[in-house]
Amino acid sequence: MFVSGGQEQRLGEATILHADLDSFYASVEQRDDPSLRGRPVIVGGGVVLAASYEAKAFGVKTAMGGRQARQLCPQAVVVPPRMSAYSDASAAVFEVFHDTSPLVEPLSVDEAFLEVGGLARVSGTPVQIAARLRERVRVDVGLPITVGIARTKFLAKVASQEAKPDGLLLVPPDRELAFLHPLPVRRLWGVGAKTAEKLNACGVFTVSDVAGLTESTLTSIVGGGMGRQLFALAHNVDRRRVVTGVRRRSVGAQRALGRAGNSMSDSEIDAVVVNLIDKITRRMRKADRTGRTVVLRLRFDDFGRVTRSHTLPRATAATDVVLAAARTLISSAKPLIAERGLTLVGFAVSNIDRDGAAQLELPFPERAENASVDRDPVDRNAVDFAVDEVRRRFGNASLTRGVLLGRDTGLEMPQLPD
DNA sequence: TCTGGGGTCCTAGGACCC
DNA sequence: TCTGGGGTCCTAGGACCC
Repeated sequence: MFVSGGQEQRLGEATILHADLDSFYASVEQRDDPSLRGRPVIVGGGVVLAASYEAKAFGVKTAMGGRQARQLCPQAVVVPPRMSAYSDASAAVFEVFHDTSPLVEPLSVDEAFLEVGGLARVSGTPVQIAARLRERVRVDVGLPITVGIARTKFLAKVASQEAKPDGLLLVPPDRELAFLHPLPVRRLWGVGAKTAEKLNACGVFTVSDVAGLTESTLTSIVGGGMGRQLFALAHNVDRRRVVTGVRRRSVGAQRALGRAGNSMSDSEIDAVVVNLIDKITRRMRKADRTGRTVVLRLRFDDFGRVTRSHTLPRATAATDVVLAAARTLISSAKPLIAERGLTLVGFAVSNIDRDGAAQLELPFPERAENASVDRDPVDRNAVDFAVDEVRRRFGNASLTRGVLLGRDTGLEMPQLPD
């Protein structure tokens, strides 16, 4: 693909796949219970976690209140969620993804980007690869999946939205603007209800309308960061690559308490806190992650929300350390809870794997002593700092293995000279 | 409409340091 | 009395996504 004008400039080819399972939870339910097939299915009780396409036809939507959903579609079968079945199904689908391409970027349990450029010789064109992927997910896992194919992540994602359910859609590089411009602003990444409202109020309804604005006009409507992002997307600029190995940035858990939360005693609330922190730190240890910042999330009777956070001196996954921070946070929020009524409590641990201090212990068996390097807080990579510091102090004579914060760094450290 | 349970990213002010 | 610039960290809130 070349543009005219003398110089040969590659436009790029459509090699990014966005694969997205259709009504994921509801599809798993229909797969596992044949009597649900072809019928409207709602997963979840209080709110709709997922609705089958038969239910969506009645106006049922994800995140809708359960009561409203039942009014719209009284004949729907409502089933409780079976999270472990969904995570098994997700794992099976991701196996197919990883079989399809070495470059898989997960977005959530039910969607991912796949880069399939460079697989032409082995696997064929992107459309052929996508068709085979859909077939394998259907046959091997038993679930419908939609795939969008385009030159950029954004276009691939929009393509899969347009192709749902159970579809396949390619956006050819020379048709991108024709595809993009008629779309409503809501389709732009990052535009939700609030931002769409702001844009609509300024007479901006489609991507084409957005593209007609200057960047500074856009920025004055939606703010700096968002303005630049929307300007780029509306002009079809999206340079993000498909990347693997993206680390989780926080681990959290929450519990909705309903009206019962209002009348809970301190010790009942504490039991919930202990439970949540235990769940979180267990998951962190299993994933071999530590975190430094403990965040408390509260929701009140009026559905107002607040967060409170505390950052620890060291990253940890120890239940007692995180729990102590959690208890401090919640006791500082007691007046708020008493005043506004508690309906949800949650915690998250963020600042994952970011140690706040470099504390390097070096064993020197020949001298029967340890050298210790300490700095708190550290504002760059703790290991790098520690290595530099040890080099500065002890020179670069010979190397041994260093341990940082009780964990083997796997790095060679300078050894104390004789 | 009366609301689950995960997450991500951005912004903005104040503290603090050089 | 007047008065810089740059950078990071922490905290809180908001919007958005699936």
